Amino acid sequence: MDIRTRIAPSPTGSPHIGTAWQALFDFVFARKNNGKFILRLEDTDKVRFVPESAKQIDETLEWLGFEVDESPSKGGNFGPYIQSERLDVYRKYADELLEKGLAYNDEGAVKFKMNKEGSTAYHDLVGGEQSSRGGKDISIENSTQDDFVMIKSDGFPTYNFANVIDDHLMEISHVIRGNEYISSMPKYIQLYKSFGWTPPQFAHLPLLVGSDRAKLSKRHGAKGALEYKRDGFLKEAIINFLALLGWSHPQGKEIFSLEDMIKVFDFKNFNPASAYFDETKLEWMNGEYIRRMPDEELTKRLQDYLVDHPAKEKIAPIVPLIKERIKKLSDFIPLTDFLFEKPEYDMEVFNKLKIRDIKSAVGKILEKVKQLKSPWDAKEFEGTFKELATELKISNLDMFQLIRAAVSGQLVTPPLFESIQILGEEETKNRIKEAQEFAS
RNA sequence: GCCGCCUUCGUCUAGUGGUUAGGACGCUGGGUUUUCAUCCCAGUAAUCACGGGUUCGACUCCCGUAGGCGGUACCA
Repeated sequence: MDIRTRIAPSPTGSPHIGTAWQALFDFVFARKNNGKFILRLEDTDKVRFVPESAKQIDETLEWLGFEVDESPSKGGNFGPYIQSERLDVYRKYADELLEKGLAYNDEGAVKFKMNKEGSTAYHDLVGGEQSSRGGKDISIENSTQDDFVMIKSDGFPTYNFANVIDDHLMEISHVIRGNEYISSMPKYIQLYKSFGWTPPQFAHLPLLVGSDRAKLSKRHGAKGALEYKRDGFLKEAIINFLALLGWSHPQGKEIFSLEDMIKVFDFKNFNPASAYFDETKLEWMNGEYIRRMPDEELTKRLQDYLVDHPAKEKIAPIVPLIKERIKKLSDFIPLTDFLFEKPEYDMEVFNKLKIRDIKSAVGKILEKVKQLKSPWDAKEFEGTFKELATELKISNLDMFQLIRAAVSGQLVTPPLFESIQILGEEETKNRIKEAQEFAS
């Protein structure tokens, strides 16, 4: 059987990170089995519909590299892939059930007549005894279910009805979704049965929760997936981090690629307990990816990220200096802005150094700098100022921190000599002079 | 209320009856480093929700309880 998975978000806003998380597993499972990954828009809630979201969903999947095989914008043989354009389809199947006497009209809506006898059992691919984790059998009493609306009075189907019709018509082989749908499984199974269809396989994923341990949603602090892009996270880090939420690598790996995950993926490695999204660990992982990235690649990523940066074409030499100092692409700016614009001096910064007479010390530095023969040599530079430190009876540490402050206005910067080289000798002298004037 | 899912360090997790309950993030301390960071080393932290069984032996199996979350919508 061909493997076909689907991500079926409802366009009610920018997709949050939980949607991206589910898409990851749909995508990975499809790719692992040379199957198809499908995007279907479930825009059946006219009230909550947000026009922008379809575009943002595409953008999110594209950013993460989850290439869809069939979708509203891409098309496919089972389309349309947007439910508002399939109203006649749902109507047709609703009529079929009406004819069979399995559904009835009620105040303008069409409702499904649940059989409340017995119970519904199915096998879920996620969870199971700790010892095997081969999935679990779930059974729910049918008496817990009520008749439910299939077609609303506005002519739109409900999720409960449309997802069954579309999953069958689009030949979805594996339904991967959040476990908030487990309780409704009797509805879906009975629907499949009433049409004489074989249900697909089901994998109900654990819930992603917010800091309050409630299901992740906008209200509960869920950030939009694209916000992470804006914040300077790398897609590789996001994917890797998401993969580790509820799922674990069979070899215990912490850092691994999407390709690697596709090779080893198995539902049995899911932990069915809810997981909390800890952004601190994401930041660590993002830093990890940044450090492992070749300089050229990181330069390119930074340039793509820093769209409005005035000097983005000139950042290549800076990249090696900041690579181990940033966790997110956005960290580049505060760390390097002194290289592109004059610093604003603050006496507080200078006062942190154990130097009595800042002004005269800076003056001495300026003199020494003027005497250095061009081009400046790192060893000579270092030697010169160590001597000056001894002469002024201050520590080497304070000496170099003073130079750093004079040149950048800060006490934390990329390596000093390299930064000075990027600034240029003239600019460096100018800044030291300005610092001296400021200290007066 | 009823039904379902879940319960291992603060967080993400490993764990297939016998382990000093392992790893990662975080945090703390130390080393390298002219700042910061990186890197390295060490440490911290889980009476495995609780109570009963079963067993020579239970985090692992069974029963129960509690708690959390989810569902119980013409939301998805």
